[in-house]
Amino acid sequence: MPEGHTIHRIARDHREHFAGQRLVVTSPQGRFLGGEALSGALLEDTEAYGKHLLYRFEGSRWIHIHLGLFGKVFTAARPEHAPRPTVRLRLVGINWFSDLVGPTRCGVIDPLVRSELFARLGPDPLRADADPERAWARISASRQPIAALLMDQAVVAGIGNVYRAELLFRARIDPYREGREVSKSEWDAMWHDLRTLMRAGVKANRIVTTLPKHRSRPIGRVRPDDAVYVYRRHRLPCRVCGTTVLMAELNTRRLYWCPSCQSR
DNA sequence: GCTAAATGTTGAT
DNA sequence: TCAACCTTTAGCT
Repeated sequence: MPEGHTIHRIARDHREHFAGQRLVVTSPQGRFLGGEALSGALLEDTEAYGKHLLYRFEGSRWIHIHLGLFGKVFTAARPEHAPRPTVRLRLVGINWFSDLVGPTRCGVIDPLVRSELFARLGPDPLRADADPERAWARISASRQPIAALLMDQAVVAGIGNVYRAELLFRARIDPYREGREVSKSEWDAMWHDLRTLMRAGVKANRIVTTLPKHRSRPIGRVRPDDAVYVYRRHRLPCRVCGTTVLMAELNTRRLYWCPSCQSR
């Protein structure tokens, strides 16, 4: 489930449950044994930037995690149960523990690596320090399709395949429109909408994009689990106009859009 | 029990 | 452009 909202939610929860504590750090799976050197160290704070999750320990050492496509974090109140064999990292605090499974990245980094990492990420709509003009500079100068630009973490950090499809639908922009054909006012509106959607995602801990917005009105009955407009809804009727939702592959990822609602 | 697919990224060809 | 990596689950047989 990992788009930016998931990572920010984990960072927030883990700050609450673990920050200020000395943690027991283990790797039941055995593939993060280096991390066990941090066991007993004080966790000072947690941080999310795009889809990257960081734990800052005393001594300027960070655990850096990227969930990739399948990674998951389970957090629960102690006492902890025996870990599944695939648990890469287990953190145990005073009252809570957490298991990390299936990450694409889990390592210990220093301040230099952290700053290099952040330097290659675009603005993150969930961070207070985000500057949407940086993204606009890239988009407005590019002949790439806007759908490709939005998935590029160097342009905007934290968007994944669901938010991309849904953001473009709500903006009524065809995914193949070139970046330089997107107007400044369209980008400003998209950024604003993205912040709204992703903040709602952190709060609900899931992606819901069928929120009311002046231009979109649901048609027919909306079942309770109908949380999105177009993502994975190809061959089904568009919720707004009834036209069949399309699907295509772009840069190895699936793209979903309504050819009537979204214009070139 | 097997296969495909999934909200992702990196590194080699 | 392609393969590799990481794990779980749904949907077959």
